[in-house]
Amino acid sequence: MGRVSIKDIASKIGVSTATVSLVLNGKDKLGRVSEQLSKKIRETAKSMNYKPNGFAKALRSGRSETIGLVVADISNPFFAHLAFHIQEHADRYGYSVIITNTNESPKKMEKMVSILKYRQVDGFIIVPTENGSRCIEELHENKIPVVLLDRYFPEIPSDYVGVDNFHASMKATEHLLKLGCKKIALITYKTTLRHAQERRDGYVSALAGCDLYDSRLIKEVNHSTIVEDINRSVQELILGDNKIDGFFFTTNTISSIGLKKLKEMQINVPEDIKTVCFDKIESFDFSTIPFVQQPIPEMGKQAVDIVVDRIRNGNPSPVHIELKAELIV
Amino acid sequence: MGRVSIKDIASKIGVSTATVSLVLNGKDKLGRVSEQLSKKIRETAKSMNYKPNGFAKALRSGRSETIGLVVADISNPFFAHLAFHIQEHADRYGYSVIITNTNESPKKMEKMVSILKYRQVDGFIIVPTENGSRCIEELHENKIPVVLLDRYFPEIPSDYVGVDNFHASMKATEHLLKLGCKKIALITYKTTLRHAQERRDGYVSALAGCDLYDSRLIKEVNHSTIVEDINRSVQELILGDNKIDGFFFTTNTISSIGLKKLKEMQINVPEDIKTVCFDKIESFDFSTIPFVQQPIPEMGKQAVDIVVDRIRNGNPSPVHIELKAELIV
DNA sequence: CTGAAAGCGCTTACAG
DNA sequence: CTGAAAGCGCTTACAG
Repeated sequence: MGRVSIKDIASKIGVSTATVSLVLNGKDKLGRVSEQLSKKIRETAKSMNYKPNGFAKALRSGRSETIGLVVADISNPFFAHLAFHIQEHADRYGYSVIITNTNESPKKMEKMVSILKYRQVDGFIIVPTENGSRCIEELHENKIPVVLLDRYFPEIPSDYVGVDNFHASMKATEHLLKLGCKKIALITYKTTLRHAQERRDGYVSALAGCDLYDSRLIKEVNHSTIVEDINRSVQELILGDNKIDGFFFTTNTISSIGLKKLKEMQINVPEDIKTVCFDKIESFDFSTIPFVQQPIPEMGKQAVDIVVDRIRNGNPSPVHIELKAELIV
Repeated sequence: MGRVSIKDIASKIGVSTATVSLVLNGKDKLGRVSEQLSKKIRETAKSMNYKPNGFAKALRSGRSETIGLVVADISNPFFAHLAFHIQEHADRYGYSVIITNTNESPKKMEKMVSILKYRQVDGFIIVPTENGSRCIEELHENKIPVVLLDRYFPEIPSDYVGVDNFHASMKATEHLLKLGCKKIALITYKTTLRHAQERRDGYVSALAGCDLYDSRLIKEVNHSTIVEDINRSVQELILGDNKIDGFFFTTNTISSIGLKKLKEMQINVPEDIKTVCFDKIESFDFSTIPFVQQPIPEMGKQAVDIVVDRIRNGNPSPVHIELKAELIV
């Protein structure tokens, strides 16, 4: 037995494929098909175990009911959780999700977007890499729905879902101040990505407010040489003249590496030095370390809602959603 | 401008779509199409920025060049890493991967498999849930290539890629013995899944070998009530009459929760009690805790290799691959 | 209320 | 060496 098609159902009952299609797509109301026939078709389809062919549908209708998700690295817990919630939520709308990784490379991002375009995804949810704006603009030019997630390019108006990085970072830094820290170091990525700058700005604002800002306490690290860069930065900061008493790590990865280095140097947290970080690091043992908790399920939900809305209803003016992130102490 | 199709190229050059298709699929050798025309077609396709329509291709050929991946939970680092490597490797073959989650529910597994079937994936890579064998058998009956990953059902012969759980667990337990432990507890899932039993058997064998086996030291926990179950088990074991001096945790999740509980109880690891676990837990601070390291990239690669081979060359007798897992101390 | 027919973009026997 | 044509399974104007 081959696969059951709409034609098989039609010929079995003795009606046209058009009628079957109509019924099976729920377009039989509005005085189209008689209640009786409609029921018969539905029952026959079920009994024959009919499954629609997605490709034929997609080819004909131009829609694939698939969303392309582009993240930096699915094995990073932050993105893995985002992906999880995006899938769960997309599932409710009947959309599948194809997940791809960029490893923070704009080249790879272009490649993945192109693969997903080839797969005819109806829309994109993208965590863009640095220097990846061209790729996003192209999507816009082609009128393909895309919502940026976590990061955005201020120069190109797009739908975006993220958190209020500035205030979250400010709160995080203020927390260290409240604990009595006077010399708070920042370790962040060297990047032009706006969300990273916002985190930095939040830190700067908090410190500038009480005259504790010192640019020498800011260390920027490169994604490609992250371990060495962080190790060197932490070492310099700790062994230098400034008596560092606090650290703000701007991502979970930076946090993990930084804390490890501190441990290696036999610096106890939080006894010798206080720290706070952005995103949870997957370690029960540091559950005592305060961190900025992004509302991951909500971020995923919003991103899906928007992209599905764009797919179905076209592209009005883009929305820029900044959710609140909570400091968990 | 609409999308460029094979027809556009054909009419622009003045040849048939058949010829264009032949050339663009690399079937122009063997004295089919003249070198010159072939070149012209290729160049024109490129200049017109032709992208083949995947759905038309899939509809016509019956192949989607997509692999369906079914895991328990993409936000678990073990599966996230597996997914990452599966994608990277599948990409080399030109296959996309759709990832779905089951949350260890056979119901959800059936649903996901059915969604992926609807998406017409060419083959499956599945980390099956308990009681999920029926679903796998159905795939077999329908001659759809499927390779099981991490877990398998001994009663149904299928392609499978996993690790040698028995010996890995034995080694892990022996490590604790070498450290001088006499009362080693096991915390594992209450499940009929064979790989979990193998881990248990490895533990039992190691202990039985030196007459230290004591069934009261084995605690089984349920997936749905895992935190309470582990907390209770650890507490009972520690506060009971047996002077537990070692723990073997059979998964990363169990490990995390167990270690957390130990910390809560102010038991120091490894001073007061030694532990070893299966899979790495994402915590730099416990880098000192020995763990069984599964060869995740290799597992992903093998699974992809097999499923692609099955898709392309049909289904000979199934292979059962058990890779070695290393104990990292 | 229902059917005949075109067409989405491709591949693949078949004929020349 | 190349083309005309059928057909994959569906949807959707159009006609009745």
